[in-house]
Amino acid sequence: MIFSKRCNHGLRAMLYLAARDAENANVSIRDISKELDLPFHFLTKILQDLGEAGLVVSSRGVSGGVRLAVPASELDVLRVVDVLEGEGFLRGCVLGFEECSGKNPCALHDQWKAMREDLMAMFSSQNLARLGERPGKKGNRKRSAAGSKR
Amino acid sequence: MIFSKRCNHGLRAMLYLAARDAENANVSIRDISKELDLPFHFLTKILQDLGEAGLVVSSRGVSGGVRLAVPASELDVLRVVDVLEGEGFLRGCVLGFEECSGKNPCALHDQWKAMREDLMAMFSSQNLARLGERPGKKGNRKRSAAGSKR
DNA sequence: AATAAATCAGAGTAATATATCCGAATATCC
DNA sequence: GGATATTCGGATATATTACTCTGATTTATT
Repeated sequence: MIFSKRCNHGLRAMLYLAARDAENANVSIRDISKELDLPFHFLTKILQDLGEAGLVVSSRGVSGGVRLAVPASELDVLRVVDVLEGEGFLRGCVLGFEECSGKNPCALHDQWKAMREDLMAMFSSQNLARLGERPGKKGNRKRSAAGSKR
Repeated sequence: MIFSKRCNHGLRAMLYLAARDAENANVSIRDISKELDLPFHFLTKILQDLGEAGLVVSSRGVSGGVRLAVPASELDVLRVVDVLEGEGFLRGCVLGFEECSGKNPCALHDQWKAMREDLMAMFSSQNLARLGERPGKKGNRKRSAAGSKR
């Protein structure tokens, strides 16, 4: 898995919110957690972070919950990844060097630069509205079992 | 940072070994650790894993150390990443679903599939011999300071 | 044989990521 | 106003990753 659990959970939740964005209603975190089989309390924290970053808004109380802060058509995967993995995830040096630039490149600098741009383009190319239309079949939504590594 | 520390350390060490491969001599882990400013004992474990995977060979005793198990021209970044991150790192579903295939795809399946192939191609396109020729300037080899996230 | 330089193996510690628990605050409904 | 359903905030617990320590084993040199 290339992303952290945190980021995975967050992405799935955002896709789910996008799919239900048309309802224009709050979706309770409990519902998301049940539907996608994600750990409720953890998901709460993740959505709070996405809230602070301005991607979702939340309201408390009896018919409270969360919803996208902006139209799903204006959100993309990259914005979610930037919040949950940190901006250095894609933008940093692939070998982890603090200083890695054209002047002072690591061995993979040039290739990674090109690849990174492709990755960022891909992650921002399609908005959540479009992706939310095809959230995968029901059976596919379940959280994956304990992975092999990482 | 996209890779784990483990993988970063291992990649840097392998690049270093590749650069010194022509000497056809053992390189002590202590030397690698000092030269690249990587934690010695941790690096030892990492190189043991790379040894088990057949990428390096080691010998004990007074002029012992490690060296590449095959010519640097036959090794590439992908092989190192596969060992240190696990093969699922690039090959698994980008959203972390256990079952994600053409029949049962996640929302990002098709795009990720294409991207993943590019990534794998890039990481296997240039061998360590070539990359080792340009290991970055001295000041750039130092281990990066504590990162912002992850 | 003694010494020294190195990896190996396994346990131990520290830090971070992942997840849970609980009480407080807030909003809706009756 | 009381009951209920929700998020919020902070503390705690567990798992994984990152790293350290120590003692054993191996090998070269003298």
